[in-house]
Amino acid sequence: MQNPPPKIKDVAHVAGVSTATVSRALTQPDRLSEATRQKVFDAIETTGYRVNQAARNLRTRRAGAVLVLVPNLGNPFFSAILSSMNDVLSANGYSVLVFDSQQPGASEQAVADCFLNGSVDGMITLDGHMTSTTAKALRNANMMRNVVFCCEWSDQWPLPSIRSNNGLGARLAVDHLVAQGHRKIAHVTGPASNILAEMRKSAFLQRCATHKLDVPADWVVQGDFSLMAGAQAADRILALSPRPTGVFCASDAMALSFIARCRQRGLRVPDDISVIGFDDIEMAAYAEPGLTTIRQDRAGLGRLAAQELLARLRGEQKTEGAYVIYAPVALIERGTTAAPQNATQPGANGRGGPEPATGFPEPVDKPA
Amino acid sequence: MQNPPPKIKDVAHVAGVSTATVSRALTQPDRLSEATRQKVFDAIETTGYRVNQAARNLRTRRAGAVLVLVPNLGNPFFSAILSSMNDVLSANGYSVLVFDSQQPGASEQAVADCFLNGSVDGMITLDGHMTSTTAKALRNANMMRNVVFCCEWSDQWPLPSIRSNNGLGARLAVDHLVAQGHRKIAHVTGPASNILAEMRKSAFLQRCATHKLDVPADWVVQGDFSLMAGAQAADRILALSPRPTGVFCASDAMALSFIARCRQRGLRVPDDISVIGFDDIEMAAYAEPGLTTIRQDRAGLGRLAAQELLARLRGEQKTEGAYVIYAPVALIERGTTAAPQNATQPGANGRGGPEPATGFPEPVDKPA
DNA sequence: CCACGCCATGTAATCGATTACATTATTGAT
DNA sequence: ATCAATAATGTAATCGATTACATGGCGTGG
Repeated sequence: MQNPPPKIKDVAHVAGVSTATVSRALTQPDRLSEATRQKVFDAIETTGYRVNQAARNLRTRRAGAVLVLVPNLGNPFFSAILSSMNDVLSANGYSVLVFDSQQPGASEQAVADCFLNGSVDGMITLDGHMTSTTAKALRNANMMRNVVFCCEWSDQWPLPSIRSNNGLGARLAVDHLVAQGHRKIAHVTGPASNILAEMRKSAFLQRCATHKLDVPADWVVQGDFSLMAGAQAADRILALSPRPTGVFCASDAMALSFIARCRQRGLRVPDDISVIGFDDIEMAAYAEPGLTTIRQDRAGLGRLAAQELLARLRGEQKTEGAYVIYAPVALIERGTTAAPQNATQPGANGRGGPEPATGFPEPVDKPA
Repeated sequence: MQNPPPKIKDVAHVAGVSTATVSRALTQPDRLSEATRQKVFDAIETTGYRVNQAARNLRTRRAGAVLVLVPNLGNPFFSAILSSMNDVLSANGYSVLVFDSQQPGASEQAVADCFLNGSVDGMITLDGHMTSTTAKALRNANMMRNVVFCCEWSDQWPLPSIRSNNGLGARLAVDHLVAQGHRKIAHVTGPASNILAEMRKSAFLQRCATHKLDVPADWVVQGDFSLMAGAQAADRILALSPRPTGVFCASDAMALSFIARCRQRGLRVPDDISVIGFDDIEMAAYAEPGLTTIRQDRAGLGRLAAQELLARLRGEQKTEGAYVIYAPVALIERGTTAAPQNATQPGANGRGGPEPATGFPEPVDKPA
């Protein structure tokens, strides 16, 4: 078995047929008679033959691989998504090539090259920013149709986008806090210019408006989804006066570090301040108290995106132009949200005496 | 640009040279005269030529890709490692193909096929269990030399292994607890038959013996690195009598959920029980209190493994057979470990009165 | 019995690069 | 000035599959 691996010619020889027949046995078995097909399969078995992918790829002009572009591979939020993508793609005979879009090096050109030199058939991008280098490469390689957005997206390109219903998620978060009696709600956003961050923020603001809540500008603090951002946001928000009683964080990572920082500064969650996150990462369920959050179906996002790409690779281009497929979101109520103290027992805030007058009316305006 | 992409022949024509010359300009520029080289590069520029990887791979019998085999892609512990591997591999012209070794489907055969059909040049495996299918494929493809273990490993194969010094890590953990006065230390292990779990556990037991600590069998509870396992372990350990005052968890995930569960049951960490983890995942620094843990250099592990594989792919097979490269570990002292209450102020345990007599001698035996 | 078409299979061109070998130009030593 | 060695480049074979086209056998309708 140390000798050169068997080629299609060897199989043909053993089976007593032509190379064309062997190739057909591999790619279109129905076109062969039962007898020859069996002969060929036997020969494949005895020789231990495996098709040479490079040769096949060269001839068929396919790569059998797709690229998954991840912004910051180190972010664990993506691992579940990557995992489910991998499941469905590899089950369909595609290899998964992973790239990190935020890698300092020449990664931008590397992505472009993947398409230009034909080493991938398509791409799922978790990064909503598509660089012009990439876009040009896609055009040149005529591969624009083989791209789908997942999680993040850009309206600039006529591509399908698999995403969570971020607006609904934000509304659920606000509604939940309001239902518990909160009227002073702050928001910690994702990174500036990130489409997810924008969606969640604008839906947050709109929903607050619907509930007739006033949201001063400095109650919306800029974050970036990261643990560090959550801690920093806590410092800013706890310094506010009047202090918000509820906080909607655009990611669970920020919510968890926000809570940790609150504790560190002597506040109790949810007693002194309620916090709700977004994502429902695994840790959310195992924190103490459990993190109330908006669940994203990460496995579903990955699966749907992979299936969508597969459909396109098969040529079933369902719809022209951009379209959206939503993955469900859901409120997961755990222990970090509760009625604000001054709502249930006004002035009972053990620390620092009664809340200063806020100047905001506090009508009871619970939505359905 | 919608027409068939330029081939080497087109470039040759534009540059007024032969295809061989163009090819040489690409692969061994030094062998050309300055003038022709420039002509060729100009022609490449004007035509927008990119080499076709499939054709190159077919001819050179290389794939330009390596496979990274991850046990459970969904586990965020691996993302930082994957990220740094990706950095160095893609900087060296290799694509990274990701597989999940615990995926239910025919992934085992899929990995084997990757080698047999020549679609990868080598592999880094984070999974210490190499299946016989995989091993046979590696032998047949004569690729056994192009494999390196990272994090986990198996002594069964003569391959390099990049790993943390798990034994040292466990000793640091024990020493730290002992230095704070703990004499009753429990351990939550990784999954059965996992080599990391075994290393940490045996080093833990040995070190405890060195310190003359008694470790009853039921103080070593079986976990599996996961959040759920940590919570379950907490239930078991808190039910112990006498109750351990310090716990060494074989992963940060388990440590964090262990702590959360302790809290949930009314115990304070570190006041009532000290907990030390292993890994130093990002969350460890942002928990409250910060998780004392043994840091693994995840980025370093990935980088070293990638570099080692690259060296092998270049044919610089430094050493015959198996050898080990250690990535450093370090004790990161944060807030979840402290002197046990009954050590500093015996009997002062606010909850449930004085600790019952343990039956264990408590000599003062602090190591250096 | 013939002609037509279909089915199973074979022959050979092809995908697009690399590279062994051949050829020509150049250099340097004697 | 001559010849060997070396450098620069070209010609064509090659990597290992797929597939267009060709071929021969067989069934069927007239």
